[in-house]
Amino acid sequence: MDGNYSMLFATQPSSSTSNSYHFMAGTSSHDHDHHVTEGGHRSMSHGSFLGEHSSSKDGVSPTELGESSAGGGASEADRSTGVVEKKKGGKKERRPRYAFQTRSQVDILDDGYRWRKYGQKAVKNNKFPRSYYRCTHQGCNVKKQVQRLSKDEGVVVTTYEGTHTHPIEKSNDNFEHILTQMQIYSGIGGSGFSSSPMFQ
DNA sequence: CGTATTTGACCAGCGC
DNA sequence: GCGCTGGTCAAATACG
Repeated sequence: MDGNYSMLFATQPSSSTSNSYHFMAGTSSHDHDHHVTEGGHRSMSHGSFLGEHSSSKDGVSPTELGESSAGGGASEADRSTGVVEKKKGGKKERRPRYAFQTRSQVDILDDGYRWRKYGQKAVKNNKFPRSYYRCTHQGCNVKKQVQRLSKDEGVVVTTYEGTHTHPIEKSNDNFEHILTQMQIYSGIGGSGFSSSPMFQ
């Protein structure tokens, strides 16, 4: 009903931590059901994943996580013979993670980048599955995952991993277009929100 | 025909 | 050591 959107917004310049979890916290406004307050204490009390996962688990290659592909389904040949490259040689590269908590009915928040869905897994404590997206760009290994709160289906958590190294493909030149999109997502036609590439 | 999405299988890390 | 969970890839499929 309310066309406003709640979204966490808070960037912490603390890049010293290995697992820099930049959490954004910024509420929209007069939301009585403060599910998502800037404090966000209760919002993440669900213990889903925003709070803090257990281990760093930087399984992905710190340098190039796109070409290594030494994660799960390595090629059969690799499996049989063995891995050729090695990851995580002791180097803990920081992978900034930006968590976006948005209030929208659609999980496809168009931020101007092209994302290719590469996986979907069901999350415990959540009846809704989590979608894994990856930026379709050579060299741009930015990942994004979208999860919906089982408690509030209207709340969608988008976690961005990595940083884009290329301009947006979309023609954001057309502000009107963006506005229209925002309107569509904002409440004129439904609820939602379009995040802008403020974090390049 | 090319691209994006779907779905199952697989692997690595962690807990017990 | 085994089992669980989360995360990713890869083949097949759907869609324009």
